Amino acid sequence: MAAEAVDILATVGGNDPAAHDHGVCVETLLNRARRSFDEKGMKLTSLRLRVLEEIAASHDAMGAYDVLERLSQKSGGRMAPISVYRAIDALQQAGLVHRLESRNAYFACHAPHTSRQRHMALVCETCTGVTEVAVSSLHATIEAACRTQGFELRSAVAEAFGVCATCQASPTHASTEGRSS
Amino acid sequence: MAAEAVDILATVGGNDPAAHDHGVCVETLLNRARRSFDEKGMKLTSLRLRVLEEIAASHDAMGAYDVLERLSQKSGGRMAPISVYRAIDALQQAGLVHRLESRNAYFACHAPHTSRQRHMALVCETCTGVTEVAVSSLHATIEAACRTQGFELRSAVAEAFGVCATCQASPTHASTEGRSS
DNA sequence: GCATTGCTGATATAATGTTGCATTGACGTG
DNA sequence: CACGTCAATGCAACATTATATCAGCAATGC
Repeated sequence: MAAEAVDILATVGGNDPAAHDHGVCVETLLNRARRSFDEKGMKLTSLRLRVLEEIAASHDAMGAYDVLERLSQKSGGRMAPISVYRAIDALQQAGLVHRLESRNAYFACHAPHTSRQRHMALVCETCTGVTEVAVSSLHATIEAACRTQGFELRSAVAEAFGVCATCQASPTHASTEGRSS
Repeated sequence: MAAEAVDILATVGGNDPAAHDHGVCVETLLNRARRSFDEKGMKLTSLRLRVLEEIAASHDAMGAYDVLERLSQKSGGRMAPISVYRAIDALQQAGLVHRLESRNAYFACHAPHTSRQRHMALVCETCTGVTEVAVSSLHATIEAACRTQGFELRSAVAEAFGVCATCQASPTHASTEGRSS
């Protein structure tokens, strides 16, 4: 069993409002955003900021059209989908947002990665919250498996589904945030 | 480094036509399909069989609408998308087809899994082929990471992107099969 | 000024997936 | 055979997710 080799490098998430100071959590993210965009020579424009705020406002994965709808409500007029997608692209490039492949949705990343190949998303099927963990041994395992096939690894994604600790404790604690589905 | 813990349980794939007898490979899959549907008390109907044949005809991941188009061409009339999706659902339940989450596409599984939690898809970005490997230590790693978060794991997916061994050897060997995108 | 570049707006369209309901067909039972 | 049942299918419309294209605008560098 390789269980002992697991090394949690970082972990953030859980959408129990009582469990963390969400204001601080979002503010920290925005600070990182300013720095990250600057370092990459990109601009944290108003649109990108607003999109990031929407996605960060929940610890769920959010569909692009959910973001669209919320922004449209706030600004009055109706935006075009492409605007949101472009903003999300930029946020992904800057490493602030990741795509949850299995849900066609996007979630905020609360801790920078050194490499995109070693994090895993834990998706709670009860509250729909997404927690991201970075596991060093995961990268090693994936890379070793690729090597046995002579496969040159460029990137990888891993997503897990189940029930988060909070929801196990109180099964009725379903989030009211997130996707409107 | 946990590399030594990797244990390849099964591996199938690579879409170099010269590398394997595709007729035999598909026939084996169909035999397994008959058995698998029977064991689960499900029926391998004509529609499901045709969908499986289309997906198995390539070692790529195929979009549902690609399957739809090919079946429609063969049968003359135009089918409804839902028919294909329902057939794919049944094939997934029977463990014969998996969904490639990052591509919204489906590929044939050429070796039965004991558990859905320990396989990984290797997606070649050159030939678009999908190889599936089962790695026992991957399951252990994922499970251990979940345990540290108190997360109750139900299922997980892992997908890797890069260049397969065949394409590294001959970079121009791009498949003509698969998605029409 | 003026060209370049990156960002945004606007319109249209493509690609992917689902809902609801009617119909068919296989199968067991009387 | 007649009937009830249930899974599978057909069909139409709809919903969701994503991209293509072109034009305008604003900051930057020359």
